[in-house]
Amino acid sequence: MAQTSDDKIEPLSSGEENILTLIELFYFAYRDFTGDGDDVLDQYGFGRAHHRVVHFVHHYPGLRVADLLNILKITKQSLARVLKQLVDQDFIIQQEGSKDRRERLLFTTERGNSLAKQLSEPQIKRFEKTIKPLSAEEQVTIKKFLFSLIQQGNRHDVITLMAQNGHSPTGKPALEKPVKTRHYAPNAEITGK
Amino acid sequence: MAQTSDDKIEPLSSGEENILTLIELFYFAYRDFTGDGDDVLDQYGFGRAHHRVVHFVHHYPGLRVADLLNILKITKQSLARVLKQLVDQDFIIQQEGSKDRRERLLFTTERGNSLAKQLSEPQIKRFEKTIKPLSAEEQVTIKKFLFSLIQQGNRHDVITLMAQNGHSPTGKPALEKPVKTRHYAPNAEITGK
DNA sequence: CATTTATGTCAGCTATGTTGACATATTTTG
DNA sequence: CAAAATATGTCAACATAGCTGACATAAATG
Repeated sequence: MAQTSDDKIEPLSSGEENILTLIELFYFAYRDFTGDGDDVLDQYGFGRAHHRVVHFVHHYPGLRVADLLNILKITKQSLARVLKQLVDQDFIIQQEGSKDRRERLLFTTERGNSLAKQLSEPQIKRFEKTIKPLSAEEQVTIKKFLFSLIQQGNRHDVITLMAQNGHSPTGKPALEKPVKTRHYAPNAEITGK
Repeated sequence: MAQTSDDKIEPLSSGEENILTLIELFYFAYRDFTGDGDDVLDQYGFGRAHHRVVHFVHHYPGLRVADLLNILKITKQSLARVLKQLVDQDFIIQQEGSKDRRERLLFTTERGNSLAKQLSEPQIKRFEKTIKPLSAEEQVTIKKFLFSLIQQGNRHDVITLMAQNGHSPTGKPALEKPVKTRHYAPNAEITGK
């Protein structure tokens, strides 16, 4: 008999079964989390791809196209379609880089800001409900947990990105004084699929 | 000046900015996590949709089609295409329900088991690396965190599903003695998109 | 027996990803 | 300065995985 009739609390007893539980919870959590913006998106005739683009451009103004590609890990073509719609419909504007005039720095317009806020609202609420009851230590545990799930080779990019807003996903001090509206390390790492 | 030059540890100091950091870490973590199976999938000519189906059928043998639809929150048509390929290529078999002969209970074949194991291996490793260094309390924190991100109306389904394998995502004892190879509550809740 | 349920299926559409090739402007380098 | 590298944009074609709505069958249920 593998288990007694009342296995009580069973706080992650052992092995792969518990990991599988976490993996599935992770899947279910993300499944529901990503649905949060859908009502708003429908009103604008946009999809989740637009959500992601608007989110990152809004939160990291001045992002370059290459940065976005590295964040989303999709191809230029795939981004181009979505980005074009957002630019054409005046949610995002592109501005020539002042140091490097090949660059097209991305910024949200007023409309874009409004959309970004509408989209993030339900997601922020979802996380607030989850996070607020927790102690500071528990919150750090979660931050560490999420960060350590990120692919080794991508962690530096995430750190560098977040440093732009003066944040640090590791708990260590942010790398530098944030230089608002500047892009992050151009260490374009080619990743598959 | 909003912040001093060295904000040191800044353990989720306040407000929405920290929530946004968590949200983005969640996104990056899931982005990399879902890529884990891709190499194996490519070898079989399958996609991530196949991965999800094989995973859940393997972990919850005897799942009904309706259960799978409720887990994945996709339409019958969308599942049908993927499921048909898996059945035709002998990764999954369908078995008439003994109590209710309308049901088609789903099981993985030997091939299906093998594929499921290959697919879960890198994901389990990713989670093991993340989880193993943590204390039991921290692990529980993470379980609670993920569970509470799940939509209220879906939590019961998740509990009922996991109870089949004698697990409980909440830490409370699993609902019932698991009755292997049986489906869970048919409380089909219609959700959008 | 009438209704509901579980499943399957037809036809067509949409969103978002892919590849490979190529063009332009600009910066960097030898 | 000329050549090479870089950042971006774009063309064409295609693949995957979602969606809708309608309809069919078999079995269970009232």
